[in-house]
This record gives sequence, C-alpha cells and structure tokens, in this order.
Amino acid sequence: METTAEENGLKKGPWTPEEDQKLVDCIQKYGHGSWKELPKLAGLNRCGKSCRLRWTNYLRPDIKRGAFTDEEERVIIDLHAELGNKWSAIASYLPGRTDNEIKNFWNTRLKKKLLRNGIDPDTHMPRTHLDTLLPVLPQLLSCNSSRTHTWESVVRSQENAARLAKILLVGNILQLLNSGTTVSPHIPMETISPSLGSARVMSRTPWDSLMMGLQSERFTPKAESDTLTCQQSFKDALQPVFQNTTETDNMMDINSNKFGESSNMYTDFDIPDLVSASPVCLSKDQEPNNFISPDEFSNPPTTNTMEDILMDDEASNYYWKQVLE
DNA sequence: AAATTTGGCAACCGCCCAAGA
DNA sequence: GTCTTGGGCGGTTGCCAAATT
Repeated sequence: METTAEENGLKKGPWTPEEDQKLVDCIQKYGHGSWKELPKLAGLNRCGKSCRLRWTNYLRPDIKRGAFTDEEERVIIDLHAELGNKWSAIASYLPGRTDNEIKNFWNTRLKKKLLRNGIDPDTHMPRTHLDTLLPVLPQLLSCNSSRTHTWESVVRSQENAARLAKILLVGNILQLLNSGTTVSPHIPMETISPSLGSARVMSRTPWDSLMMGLQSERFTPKAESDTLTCQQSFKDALQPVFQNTTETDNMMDINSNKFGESSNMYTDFDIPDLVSASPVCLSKDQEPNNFISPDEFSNPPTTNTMEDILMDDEASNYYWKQVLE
C-alpha cells in the first residue's frame, strides 16, 4: 500500500509555480510512465499520487479553463440524471474538463440551482414529498373555501389537504420501511429540458408516491402463502389514513390483489397536481394577485402546526402520534 | 474598517480494483 | 489463490477571496 506523504516527510498542500514547472518539464521530457518514479526524476519532494493529481487536474495542456458554458451545464445535468455521481464518466463527455472540476461545479453551483428550481438534485425529480409539503401544509389547511383563493386551485378542501398530507407521509414511511432510504427512481434523460429555466417538471402524483412506497417486500408476497399477510400489512398501514372512509378497499381489490388504476385514483381523490401549481413553476405573469408571497411561503403562520393537523383527526390519533414520536 | 460568514476550488484521503509476481 | 503495487475514483477538507454584517 502507498504510504502517506507525511510519513515519508514529503511535501503536501498547494503547489508552487516552481514545482509546477519541474513537473511539466519532467513529463515533457520523460512522460509519466510511472508516477512513483516521477518525483525523483523531477526533483520534487512530493509523492507520485500528488504529482498525478496535479497533472491531471491542473497542469495537463488540454485542460479547458474558465466558466462552464450553458451547453456544458446542460450536459452535466443530463448525464448526472443518467449516471449519478460518476464524475469521471461524466468528464469523458466533456473534453478538457476534469472529473474534479465537474464535481466541484456540481456541488457548489448546479445542486443549488436545481433546488431553486424545485428539483431534487439526487433524484432529478420534482420535490413533491414532505420536504416540499410540510412548510406549506398549515396554509393548505388554513385557507378558506373562497373560490378565488389560490390554494383553492391546489387543494379544494381542507379535507383533501389533510388526506393528501397523509398519503404523502405514508408513502415516505413505506419507502423507508422498504429500503432504509427514500426511493430514487430512474428517469430518462429526455425528461430534463435543455435549459433549467424552463425545466419541465414531471408530475408525480401523491398516489404515485404512495405506490412507490408500496413496492416493498413487506407488501409483495414471495409465495402464495404470503399473500394474505402482505394484504393485511398493506391494509394495516393505510387503515389509520382512511379510517372514516371506505377508500382503502376502493384502492385495492383485495380479492384479486390488484391495485386500482393510478390515474383514476388520483382523480377520485380530486387533488390537483401540486407541482404544476407550485410557486416555483409559475411565471410572474401567471401569478395570481392573491398568491402567497415568498415570505409567507417560507414562514407560514404558526397557528396550525403539523402536529395540530395530524392530531386533529381522532380516528388517526394513535397512529400519527406514533409517527411524530 | 474590522470581524465574520459564505462560496469556490485545489488538494488530500481512503477505498477499491486490476494486473502482475 | 494470495499478496503487493499502481492507479483511479468519489468524498471530504481546508485555504482563500469575496460578500456581508
């Protein structure tokens, strides 16, 4: 194994122009057949690994310097959606750019840009989950029933808002039960638009979110004998949400073990697409006069807390208390 | 003007893998 | 099959300059 530079009394930290020159001269003269031997040849008190990194990330003559172009930015986003944090693979599509440079650009700029556009940089999906919902939930629930209220177009009744919140929460919980983390579904590259400014936001309905959670071993029978157990787990999980309704049975035909059609269920719930109606996705001229201001959006009134909402429904009381704990 | 915070980026660290002995 | 070595990779750190208080 390689010993550390410190152990060998080798220099670490920023490179001086003199060191850079020695390295460049040496590589031009001898090439870099062996990085281990190169420091000796160059007269550098550095480890071979440090020389290699300095060369590949900074001194290489074909390195492109300067700001990333819009086109490069688009390519990085598209490739990241496809490949994830495979920086070297992404770099291979961008001549002159190093993996380190792309990684830094992603972490310091693009991640934030995507977040500002309401897109989760890890999944490249719109942030329709609890992280988006929770800050606005009190407003969803406190909005009046006036037909002119903007949130009226988002959630037509407090009942729907509460139901939506629960569906999303259950979806997330089920996903956690499944994998220990939230599901990061693959989306094809073409779903990301060429420019961030007009990023086409794919709509994942609350029902889709829930269905993802339900794609769990816990609810998927491995053998015929498991079927009843899995069905019961499913019903148990959703029971508190739909305690006062017959929706659980509507959603799944227990006898056939088939779930209802996603889009139909969504329609049945009568909850419009949260994403397309969100402030992030509305242009200025689309914005209604009574739209909730950015300040209000990030600092919603505290009269209805999440806890209030969840505790409000007597039938769900025990279950949601457990969730909050 | 000084102190503090924030953001960008170069460089390092530790892990992994492939090749060769 | 096992060990060693070199090189590659992604994640993280720490420095420095710019921005903010």
